[in-house]
Amino acid sequence: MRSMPNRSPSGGVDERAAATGAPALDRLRRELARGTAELAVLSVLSTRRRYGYELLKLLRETGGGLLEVKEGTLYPLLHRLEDAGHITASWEAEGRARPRKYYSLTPDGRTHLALLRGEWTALVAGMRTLLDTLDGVD
Amino acid sequence: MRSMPNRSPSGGVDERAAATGAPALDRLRRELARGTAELAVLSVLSTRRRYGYELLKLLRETGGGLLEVKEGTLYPLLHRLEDAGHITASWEAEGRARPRKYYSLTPDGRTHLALLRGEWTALVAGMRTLLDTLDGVD
DNA sequence: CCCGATGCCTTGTCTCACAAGGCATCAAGC
DNA sequence: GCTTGATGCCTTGTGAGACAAGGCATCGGG
Repeated sequence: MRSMPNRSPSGGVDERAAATGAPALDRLRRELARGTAELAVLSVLSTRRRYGYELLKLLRETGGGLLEVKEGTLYPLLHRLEDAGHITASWEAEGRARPRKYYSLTPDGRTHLALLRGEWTALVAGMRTLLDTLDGVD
Repeated sequence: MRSMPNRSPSGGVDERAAATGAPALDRLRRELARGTAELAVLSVLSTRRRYGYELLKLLRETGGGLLEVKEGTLYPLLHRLEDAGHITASWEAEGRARPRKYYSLTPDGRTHLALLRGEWTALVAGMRTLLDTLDGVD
């Protein structure tokens, strides 16, 4: 793990970090993104099954890197989702010497994802209500 | 506090709660909304100063109730924002026998709000990237 | 006086994110 | 063979914030 290469976020993000102080901005972003991990993971899994490490990389590189999830978060989350019946896990080698643990959505998981998605949309709409009020005053 | 009247959320929300099981849906919504409290509070304060209890009521009634914040959360948050210099607090009676503690945004708080707002917008855009991928497959 | 509404505060508990430590396998280089 | 780095999964202790609930106070009405 410690040998994990440090990857720079995509271009624009670096500039913003420099302007505000990376540690504070990092913390701010992380706090804002709290609560989105489950939706992010489930939505990525909805297109096809993936193994844990693949999910880590994908989430770090997609969506401007703002939906990044760390392994200390991901694996416990995957286990919770598995316990809840939203996903299933299976070890598969796939013509490789070394197996990976693949995760895939269950039908129940697809239902849950649809629900989560609806709630996210509602939340975003609700927040827009507040922010648009601000716009009205300006 | 225990005498606080129980208010039903707006119409549609009740029906959804009945379909899924209110405790589970409540938990889901709360987890999804984690991280939004600060943005919500600051944006409400941006239009004009308000006292704590007023904020509680406003956030419960606005945005479909999805941005509700409880007092155990609000007051510590207000104190944190005050410590950070984003808001100021002042006790005012305003022709009433009983004073209230009003909170208002500082110029620094306005800057912070603008930053938070930008980050929220980016987060929503990032999530849309994932969810649109899902749409593409469907 | 009692009760409910209004208003602010705090504490203990819960939940989840994160850093970091740990283990394992594989492949390349010395 | 040994070492190192990449790949892959897991877990634990810590930190931070949300929440329930308890507490205090004032005011007004019965």
